[in-house]
Amino acid sequence: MLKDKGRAQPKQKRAEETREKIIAAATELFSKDGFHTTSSKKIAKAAGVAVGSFYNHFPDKKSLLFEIHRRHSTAVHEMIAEKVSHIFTTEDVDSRILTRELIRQALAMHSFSPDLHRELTALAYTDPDFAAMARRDEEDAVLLITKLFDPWRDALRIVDLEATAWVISQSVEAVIHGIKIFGAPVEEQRLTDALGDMIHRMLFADTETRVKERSRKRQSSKRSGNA
Amino acid sequence: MLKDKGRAQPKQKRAEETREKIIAAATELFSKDGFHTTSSKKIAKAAGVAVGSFYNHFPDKKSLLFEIHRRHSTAVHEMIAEKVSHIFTTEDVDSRILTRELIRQALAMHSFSPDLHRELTALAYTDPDFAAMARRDEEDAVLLITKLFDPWRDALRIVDLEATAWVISQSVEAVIHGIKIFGAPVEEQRLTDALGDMIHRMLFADTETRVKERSRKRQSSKRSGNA
Amino acid sequence: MLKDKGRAQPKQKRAEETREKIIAAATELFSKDGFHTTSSKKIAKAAGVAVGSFYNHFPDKKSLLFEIHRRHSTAVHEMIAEKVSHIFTTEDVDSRILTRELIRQALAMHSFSPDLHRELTALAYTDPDFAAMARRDEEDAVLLITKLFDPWRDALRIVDLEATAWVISQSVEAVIHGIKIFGAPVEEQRLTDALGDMIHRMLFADTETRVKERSRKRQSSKRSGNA
Amino acid sequence: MLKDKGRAQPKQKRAEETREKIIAAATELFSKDGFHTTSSKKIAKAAGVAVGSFYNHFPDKKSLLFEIHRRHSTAVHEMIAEKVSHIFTTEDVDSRILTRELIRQALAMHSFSPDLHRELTALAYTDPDFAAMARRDEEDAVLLITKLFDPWRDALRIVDLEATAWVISQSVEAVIHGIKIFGAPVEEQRLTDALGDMIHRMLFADTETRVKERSRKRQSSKRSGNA
DNA sequence: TATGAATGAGCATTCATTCAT
DNA sequence: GATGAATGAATGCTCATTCAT
Repeated sequence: MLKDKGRAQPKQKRAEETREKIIAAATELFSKDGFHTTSSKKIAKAAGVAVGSFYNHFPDKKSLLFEIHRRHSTAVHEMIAEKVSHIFTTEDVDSRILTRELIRQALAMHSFSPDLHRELTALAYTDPDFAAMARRDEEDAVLLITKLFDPWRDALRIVDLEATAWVISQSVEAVIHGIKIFGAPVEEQRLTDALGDMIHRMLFADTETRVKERSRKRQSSKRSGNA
Repeated sequence: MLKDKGRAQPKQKRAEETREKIIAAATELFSKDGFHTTSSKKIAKAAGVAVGSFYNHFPDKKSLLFEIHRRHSTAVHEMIAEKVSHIFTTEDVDSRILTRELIRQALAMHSFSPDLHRELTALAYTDPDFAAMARRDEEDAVLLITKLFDPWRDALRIVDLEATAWVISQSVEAVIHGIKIFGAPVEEQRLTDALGDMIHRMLFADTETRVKERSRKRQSSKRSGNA
Repeated sequence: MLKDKGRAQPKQKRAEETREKIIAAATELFSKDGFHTTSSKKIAKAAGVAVGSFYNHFPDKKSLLFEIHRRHSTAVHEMIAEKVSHIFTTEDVDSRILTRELIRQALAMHSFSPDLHRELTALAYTDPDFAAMARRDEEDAVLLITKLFDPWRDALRIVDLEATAWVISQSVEAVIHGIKIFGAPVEEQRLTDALGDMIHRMLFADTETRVKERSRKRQSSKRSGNA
Repeated sequence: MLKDKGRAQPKQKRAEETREKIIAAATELFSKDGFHTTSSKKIAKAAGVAVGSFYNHFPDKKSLLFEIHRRHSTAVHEMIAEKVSHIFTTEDVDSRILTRELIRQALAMHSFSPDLHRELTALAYTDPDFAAMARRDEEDAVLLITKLFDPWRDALRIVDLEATAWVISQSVEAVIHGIKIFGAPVEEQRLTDALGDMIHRMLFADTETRVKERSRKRQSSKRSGNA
């Protein structure tokens, strides 16, 4: 896929290594100690390079965190894309399974690097740049949800899919944060069950709904009955 | 001047004034500029007192914010208690109204001092003490929700009221944050409608539900059947 | 003159001492090593105080230099005011003496703290704030010159006193800088003589001019003959 | 590619280009942002070369500025030499014209690259090497003035031509700086008129002086009367 | 020659907190 | 209780220069 850039980039190689060392060290420190508490000096020392090298590679601390987030984002997206495509190729997925899968994915997304996630969430509340970043992530989530429920579109009880997807996205994330970050006072299973019920009841009639004739995207599925 | 050493505690009075000035100044600054950005020096200056006085009254900056939060919390609770008691004294509240009222209260709570709220939320993500504080608030919210829906208890579709209340609490707060803090990409009305639907459908059967025989608190309502 | 502020300001006293220590140390360092080369740390150490104390007393390094300049300025002005008043109270000052005195004053002004003066001049070329400061000093100089020659006003050959005073001010300063800072390649005496000639010839006819009937300021002196 | 090792020095040609690119970029940056504010990295980037290349061609930043100055100096000198030779070939130049021309030349010299000039002047006040450079320029100016007035030598009122030329040089430069850099509070025309008067009156008797029989350099012109 | 990654001392400034008065 | 001067470690970031490739 990527174009073969010839033999090699000897100089780039060292630079690349340094860059990776910095990113690795910073990821750990940001996750462990938080963004503000982690100084550029600490990062450099942990990465085994000079502070100057840090600033050769990143214009500032914030950009570094952005880069780290970008990578995680990419990784998470790939992971999810795979799962989702799997769902779509599976015959006979009922709406219960779908909802459950949605929550499972969100949990997976979160366990990828929970501390980093927490840190980024905190920053979104105080820094406009991180807020913007959070907003973009949210859009992705909404898109994903929309796509996920699209084949069931005709079976949905709801009118305003856009608003609904957004509300679901927020709710799922909030519940997961509550569980994973703040330590909810109730067992996880009970909470995710409740969350699943909430979403499913919102979208579908009481009984489970099954898409009989699966077809790829965008296609109009026949009304699959529904009590 | 201020000779009146009468019966009371003249010194304590002055101390009280100082304390109040500090709290007032800090509330404004924390809301406007955030906790980390606001230095003790700034607070003291804005309050018109010496930095030393600040530390005479509060062991550190954090304690001050705790105190501020405690006060707001109290104020908000009183405000809500009043509203809720009003609901309970009203005959013939249907479940739709109830749900709508829940969201309305949450919005009101948030508009009380949105920036302070935002700041506290951010801190909850990074500081264990603030996280604990957030957890306590959450418990209150859950209690409120439980209490609110108690008269409908027998009409509810759900089994695990505890988990449900918690999920609702998280979802409502998240949606409001999304709207008020992060600027949701959809109009507020559509989002609160979706949120209301979600909660209502989760709790009640499709049709609206009305509590016929209202009774004061905690009282055992007659079994009103239930599918 | 100054109001008696009562007994004393015990706290202020210590602060005042610290402030003076900082100013003294900074004056020396700025003069010796220059503004940019002198770090706040160095100043603090030389003054025997903590860096923090430096910033308790001055918002930044630049302000400190401004304060130092202000003080020197005041000192120099007082010195000159005294000299000038002496000239004005002396009967029978001829124009030669006046010109010579002008140059002498300028030299005195400069020897007050030559290195600091040099540093400030350099900064005036690169920093707008210092340029503004230099401009203010220049205005003072022009005012002084105007005032000095005012009693001879009717004897002056020149038309545009404002422009002339400004040109003289610049020239005198430049010549002195050339001598004191850059080390002119000709003996000082010859240069100041040439400078004196230049100014005198510009202002007066060839022969020396004497104000016969001295009178205080602004007053119209009788034409003291002169072709 | 670039095999052509023909007769010439292909490598040296490339080197020359690199050098020129660096000089061009640096000239602009030094003028615009000042010497201290312009980093070697910025220069290299603006020149489109690597930082290393910079240090291949110049031992340090300072040397680069020296080189830039040398070039400007040469250019300015050539420009002036031409103008001056023109004056000398013109019959019947009176002393007024000469003085005016002197100032005009100085202004021209300054408008050649005013910001660079300003920067160099500032550095002359703080760095011995640049001070030495300034001193050399000054000598050139003095030489020029001496040469310019040489044909009128016998008509001059002054005794000490060396000191006079130096004083004139300093004054002219100071006035121009005042106008061009610091923004004099009086219109330029009035100031240059005053400056011209000052210089003319210093050198010549009140009336204008005309060299009747022009002859090339060093020649003894007949006394053109004057007490 | 050209490259550009690496270096690390250095800088201006901040800030929570203490404590003598 | 009130005051506010003093503290000094810590922070994010810069920059002239070197040197292996």
